[in-house]
Amino acid sequence: MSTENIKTGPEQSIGGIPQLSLDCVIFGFHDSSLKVLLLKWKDIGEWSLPGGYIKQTESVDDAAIRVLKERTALDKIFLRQFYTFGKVKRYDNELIKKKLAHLVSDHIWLDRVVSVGYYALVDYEKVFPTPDRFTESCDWVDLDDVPELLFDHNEILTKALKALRLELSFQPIGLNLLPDKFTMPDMLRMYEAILDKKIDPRNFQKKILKTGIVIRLPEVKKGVAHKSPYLYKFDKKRYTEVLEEGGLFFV
Amino acid sequence: MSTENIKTGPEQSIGGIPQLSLDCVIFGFHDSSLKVLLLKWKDIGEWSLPGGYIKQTESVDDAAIRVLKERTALDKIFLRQFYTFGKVKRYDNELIKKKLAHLVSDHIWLDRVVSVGYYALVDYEKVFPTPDRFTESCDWVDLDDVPELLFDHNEILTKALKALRLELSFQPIGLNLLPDKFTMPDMLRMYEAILDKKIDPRNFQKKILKTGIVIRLPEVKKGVAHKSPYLYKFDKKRYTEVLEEGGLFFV
DNA sequence: GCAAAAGTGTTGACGATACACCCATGG
DNA sequence: CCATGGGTGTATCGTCAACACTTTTGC
Repeated sequence: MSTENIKTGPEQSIGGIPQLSLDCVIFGFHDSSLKVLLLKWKDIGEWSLPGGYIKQTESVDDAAIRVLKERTALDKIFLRQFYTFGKVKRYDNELIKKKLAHLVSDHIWLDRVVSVGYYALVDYEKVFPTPDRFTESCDWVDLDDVPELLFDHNEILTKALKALRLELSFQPIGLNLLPDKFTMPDMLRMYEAILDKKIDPRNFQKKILKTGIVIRLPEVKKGVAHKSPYLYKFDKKRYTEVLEEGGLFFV
Repeated sequence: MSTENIKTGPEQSIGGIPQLSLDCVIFGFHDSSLKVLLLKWKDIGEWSLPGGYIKQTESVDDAAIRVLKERTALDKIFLRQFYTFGKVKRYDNELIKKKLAHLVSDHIWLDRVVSVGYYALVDYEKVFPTPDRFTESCDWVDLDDVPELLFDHNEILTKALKALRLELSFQPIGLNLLPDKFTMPDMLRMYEAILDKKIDPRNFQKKILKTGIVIRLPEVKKGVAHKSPYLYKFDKKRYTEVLEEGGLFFV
């Protein structure tokens, strides 16, 4: 069940597909670690993933785009559907009913709901996190600090991360998680954060440069302590080619 | 929309989740090529994938297992959910309404339906293809001979094949598509069929044997023309280990 | 000047590919 | 006996992993 699937009056039941929702795992990269965008529910202080219902007149993909836009104020987001959660009892309905009684009416929890899971990759710096009417804040949370979430959202998050790792070699991850200009150590640390393991910087640079997916800019990053690193940008055409030719492996 | 989602009376609307269905792409391997199990609809002679609706009391996975069992008479099928098809207009409703008017009533086609796609891998020899009440036959069709299908089932099939190829390195494909005892050329041709490219038999054998996922049996396949090939079986424990350790690549 | 991070090349091992001939069997 | 597919080894190339020191900068 997702935040926005909650119907407070009959008007919303008409607009949406019954018993179907979607949930979004929004990944960002900052400060050498992977972050997820979470919503903190009013009064109870517990967290969940952003989600929503699907209107009769929009595709499930479009619904996900709408939700993403509402929470991040971003257009043109990299979005991938990764799994549909279809268990009969996805979480403890009674517990949720109690926890959220002050916000939503009981009848919501009568029917089981199937939820389509999406993950999104966004440029951390461009996002304006925006809560909805059930939540008091919308914040980036470090992957290592994610608390117990409402509904079955820990499970969804885990599965999203697995999907991200599996597709890492074939999707333009860097292009979507990194800012337009970035340094080689930035990119290295992004891979390290996603794969949760150390990578040799010399081998990494060699490999990346050989593929030709990045272009070194004639500038360095200033204002940082220590030696100034070079800035790079992606060669989008070449990046796409490499991914199609068979991927970019860091096993 | 799927075969079994069709409601012919009000009693069925009660049992299922409205506007949600599932479709199954059942792969088998025989005669050096990949096959799909298709249903031929009564009178019109056109084909579709097997599918079904989801009961309120069963998970989507269980619904897929039920459908699979009905069409193949097999228990314990290897099954993977690969994508959920959520477009508003997945196919030409008017055309379908006309084509199937003699079998199902009009009101079925009013609502858009979202469908969860599964692919299954089965041992060709163990399957007893069984049509349902809307279809006159259930048959294996060579992947290269798949005709234009009803609904958006060509698209679903294409996407299933892509998913199969992507997951080929991490899923126990051979264990599920091949019979219990098989020859090295069988396994080679299975990979060739899935990837649609030639593989060198010497290098293939070397690689497979080195991983230890198969055990050579003290017997050969008799009754075939030419030199009798050795029979192998999978070492299931070792196979699982290898897949978890990082996969079995044939790029 | 010192602490901290950036930048860079070489070597060895392993895995992947290319390649051709003999053998066994059924017809 | 012959046609067909099965079975096998070696040499080469390229790729990946391991590894340490110098440079630059802010403080």
